[in-house]
Amino acid sequence: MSEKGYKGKGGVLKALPAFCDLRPETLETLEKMLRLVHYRTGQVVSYEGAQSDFVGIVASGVLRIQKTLMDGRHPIVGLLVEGDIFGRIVDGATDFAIEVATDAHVFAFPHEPFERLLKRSPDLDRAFLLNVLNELDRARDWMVIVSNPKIINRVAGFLLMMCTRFLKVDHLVQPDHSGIEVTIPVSRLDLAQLLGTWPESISRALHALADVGDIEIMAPDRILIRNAGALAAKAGEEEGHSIPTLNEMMADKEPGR
Amino acid sequence: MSEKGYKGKGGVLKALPAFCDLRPETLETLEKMLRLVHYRTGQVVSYEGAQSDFVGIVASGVLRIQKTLMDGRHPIVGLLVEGDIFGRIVDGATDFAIEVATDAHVFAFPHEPFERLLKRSPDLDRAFLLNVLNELDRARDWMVIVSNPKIINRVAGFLLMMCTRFLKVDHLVQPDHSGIEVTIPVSRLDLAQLLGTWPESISRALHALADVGDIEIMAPDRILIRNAGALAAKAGEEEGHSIPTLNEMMADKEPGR
DNA sequence: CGAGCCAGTTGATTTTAATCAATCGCGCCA
DNA sequence: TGGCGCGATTGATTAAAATCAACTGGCTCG
Repeated sequence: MSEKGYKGKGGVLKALPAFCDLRPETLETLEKMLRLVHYRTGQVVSYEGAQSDFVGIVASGVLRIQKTLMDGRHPIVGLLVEGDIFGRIVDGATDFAIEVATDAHVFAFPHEPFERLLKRSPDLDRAFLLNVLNELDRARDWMVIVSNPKIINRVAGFLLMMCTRFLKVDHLVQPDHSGIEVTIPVSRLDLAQLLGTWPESISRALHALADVGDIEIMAPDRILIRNAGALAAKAGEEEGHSIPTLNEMMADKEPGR
Repeated sequence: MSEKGYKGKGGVLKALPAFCDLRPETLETLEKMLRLVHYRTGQVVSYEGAQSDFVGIVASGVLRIQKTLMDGRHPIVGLLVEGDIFGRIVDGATDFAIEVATDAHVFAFPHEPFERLLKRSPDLDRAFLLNVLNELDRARDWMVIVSNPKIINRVAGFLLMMCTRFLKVDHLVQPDHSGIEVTIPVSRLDLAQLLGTWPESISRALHALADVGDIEIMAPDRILIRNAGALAAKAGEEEGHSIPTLNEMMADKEPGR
């Protein structure tokens, strides 16, 4: 991992949703203690069971939260993208490792100063708590997807999750004249382990969805969603809100390019 | 739901792991605002998408955290037992419902006073954050179990999870001369939806585990674990720590009855 | 006290997914 | 530029799980 001092040019943190409501003083202190760290695909950011020595916010790229099991599986329990906070503060070790899915930049805050700031800045404390609460809801959203008995339904749910959750990350989700193009930032094997199956089944499920016209496979890792409604029906859509929501969200993004 | 005022006899909260480190003043304030609420099996504590008007701690019984989908499934994403905190503070609504699995008592703290106390009591704030962080790790533990491709392995993981996570709840986990007896606090259908399958498959998996002698089915909802090691191997045991840990934990409990 | 109900289980059958094996396509490096 | 290696896909086969249906035993309620 390459690391270098980072002189906050003011506002790098302000742009992150998690921190946008912080007081200027808090932001300034944060920017002073921050270091920009660069990781390459495949690197381990934080080991399972290890005490991490910093709190990080993803500036770019994608990280995997995962566990390593003795049967050789390494299930992924979440993905971290731009703006996501990670690193178990407060009491140290967590039982999950963090590894790099695609080259990433991370704003790193050393554990000690961050903790101190957290204790004397109610606004940061609140933002951090809010972030963890959101993260908890998201973890449970993953569970809803994975608890789907059929693989094809899990894949449908996954693709929708990519749309809604990673909408904010430009290069991962692109609205298009004919649909929404999402980039899958992990390998087939990783995706399989995330969805509780094997790469072959993922491949077959994707191609089955393509056969009925719900999606189009532009490349193994680039999927064009043609019929979000059909996907939602397969994923087992939530009661209440529906696909119009997704369309509205997409409308906010500049189409094309 | 029945509700009654609760005059803290001092120390009811002190006994809860989540709150045991709080300052006496904080505990006292908490006990003053607390109400003891009783729920019956099947009742809804908090609706999906609804703003909950209180923060609760489970005093007894078991609650389900779940979602309702349009295809009729209602996946369970977590269980709440004695000492677990729930209720989305801070910014309101969460997308999960909370329903009662077995008759439960809950200490309820009205939203407003709790929030105020949270803001001026760093110890409570810290305890609450810690609790949410733990809850996040547990949610991810569930995912690891559910992401297991084979049902029998998921069931094995579930049983172990019951042992380790619900050890603190006497009536749910009982060490025994010949093994560990766990009580499954949800119906087969619920369990199936939690593990991403159907009741028939759960039944078959349990009886398959019984056939090889890993467990003994005392009653549909009472399982005697005879070979935790074998279960762990099937569940895909984590690298590093192993079953001895579980045995040590069990040793702390008074055996029998 | 007996009928009916319901959760759980078991059985038979079909569908789906895991598994093993082979091929394809693309980027990399010699 | 021509292998080489790796990830993804496809095919064939076996194993597992979903599905449909029937049965059981405990419990409730009339």
